[in-house]
Amino acid sequence: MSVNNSTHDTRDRLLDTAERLFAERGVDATSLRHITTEAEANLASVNYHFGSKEELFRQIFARRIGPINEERLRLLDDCEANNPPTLECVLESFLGPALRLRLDPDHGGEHFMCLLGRLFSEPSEWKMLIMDEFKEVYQRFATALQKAQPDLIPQDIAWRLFFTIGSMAHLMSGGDLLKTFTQGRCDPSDVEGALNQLVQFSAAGFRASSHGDTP
Amino acid sequence: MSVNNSTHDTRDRLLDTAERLFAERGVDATSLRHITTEAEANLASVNYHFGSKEELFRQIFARRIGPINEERLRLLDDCEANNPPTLECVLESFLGPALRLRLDPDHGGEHFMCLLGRLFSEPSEWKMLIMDEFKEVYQRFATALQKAQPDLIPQDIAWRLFFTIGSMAHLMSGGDLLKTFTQGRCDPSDVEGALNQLVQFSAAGFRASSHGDTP
DNA sequence: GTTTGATTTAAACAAACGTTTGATTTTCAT
DNA sequence: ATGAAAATCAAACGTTTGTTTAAATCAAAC
Repeated sequence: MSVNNSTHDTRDRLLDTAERLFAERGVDATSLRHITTEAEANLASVNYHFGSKEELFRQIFARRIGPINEERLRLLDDCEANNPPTLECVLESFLGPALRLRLDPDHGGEHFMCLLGRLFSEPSEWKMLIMDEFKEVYQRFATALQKAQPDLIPQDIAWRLFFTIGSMAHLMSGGDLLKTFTQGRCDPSDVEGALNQLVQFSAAGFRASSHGDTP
Repeated sequence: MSVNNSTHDTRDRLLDTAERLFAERGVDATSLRHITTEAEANLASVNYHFGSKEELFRQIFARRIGPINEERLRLLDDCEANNPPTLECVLESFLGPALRLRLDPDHGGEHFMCLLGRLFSEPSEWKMLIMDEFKEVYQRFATALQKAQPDLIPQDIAWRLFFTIGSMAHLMSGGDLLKTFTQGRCDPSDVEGALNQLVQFSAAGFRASSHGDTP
C-alpha cells in the first residue's frame, strides 16, 4: 500500500522519462520498451507501478495539470480584486502559468508544456482526459473576459478566447519553429518576452470592434 | 508505368480513406489494415501503389498542399495591387484558402484541413515533410505584413504571424471543441463567419502598438 | 486465342507492441 | 535472524504492426 524510497525512485524516473519521450516523439509513437530502457528500469515496471500505459499517461497529467489550473484561478482572483479587471491581467493569469512551465529547472515542466500544447490538436481519445478539468477554468476565464470587455457579445468572447488558446498551444508545442523561421531573432525560451508578446497580441484582438465588418 | 482506370480507382480510394482516417485518429494510430478494409482494397495494395505507409502519407499531402499555397500567393498578388496592401486583405489571403477546405463537397478537404492543422504541433518527423514547401509562403506573407504595418519591427511581425498561424491551426484541427464549449453558439463550419472572426482578431493583434508595455 | 503486363489476392514474414507470469531479490518491521 | 510485503527481473504471452511473396486474376494488344 505505502511506498518506500526505492520504489518512489523508479516510479518517478518512469514518470519523468515518459513525460519527456511523449513530448519529443508523441504518445502513440513512444513504446514502453523505449521508456523503460531510458529510465533504466525493467520492462514490466510500468505495468507494475501504473497498471497500463494509459494510466501512466493519466498520472503524468495528474501531477502537473492541477497546480497549473490552481495558479490560474488564484491569479484570476487577484485580477478580479479590481472591477472590471484589465484585459492584460486576465490574459496573463491564463497564459502565464502554462508558459512558465519552461522555467522548471530540471526541464520536466518544459516537456510537459510541449505535450500539453499538442494535446489540444490531438484526436479525441487522449484529449478528453483533460478537457473535463479544463472546463471549469474555461468558464471562469470566459466570464472574466466578458467583464473586462462588456461591449462584446458572448460569441465574440468565445471566438477570441479560442484563438488565444490556439496561439498559446502553438507556442507551447512548436515554439522552436518560430526560432528557426526567424533565425533566432525571436526566442520563445525568453519566457517573459514571449508571454508579453502573446498577451499584447491577444489583448488587442479582444479589443477589436464587435461585428468585424470594416465600416 | 502508365496507369489505367481501374488502378486509379483503388489508388484514389486509398488516398481518400487514409486521409480521412489519418485526420480522425492520427497517423500513427491508423493501421494499413484499417485503411485497406475501409477502402475495400487488399492489404497489400498500399505497398503496391505507394511503396510504404510514409509514401502514402507524403502523397496525401502532395495532392492538396500545392493548390492551397498557390491560391494563397495568387490572392496575395491581388492584395499587393494596392500599396500598401491592407492588413485584412493579406491575412484573408493567407487564412482563407486553408479554412475554405471545409467547403469541399465530398468532405475530403475538411479531413485534410484537420490533418494539416494537427501537423503544426506534431513531433518533427512528419512535420518537416511540409515545412520546406511552407517556407516560401511564409516569407512572402511576412514581407507583405511588414509592408502593411511598416511601423512594426520584423520580430513583432514574426511573433504575430506565429500567433495567427497558431489560431488558424487550432481552428483547423479542433474547431469542434469551440462548438462544444459554446453549446453550438459558435459554429466553425460557418466558414466565412469563422474566417471573418479570425481575420478581425489577428488584424487587431497586428495593429497593437509595438513594444507592448502599456503606457 | 494467346501473350504480356498490370493489378489483385491470400498467406506468410519478421519485428515490435502492451501485458502477464513466476521466480528472485530487496526492504523492513518484528 | 526471520517472515511477509514490495519491488525487480528475465522470459514468455498473444496481438498487431508494416512489408513481402508468389500465385491468381484481369485488361488489352497482337
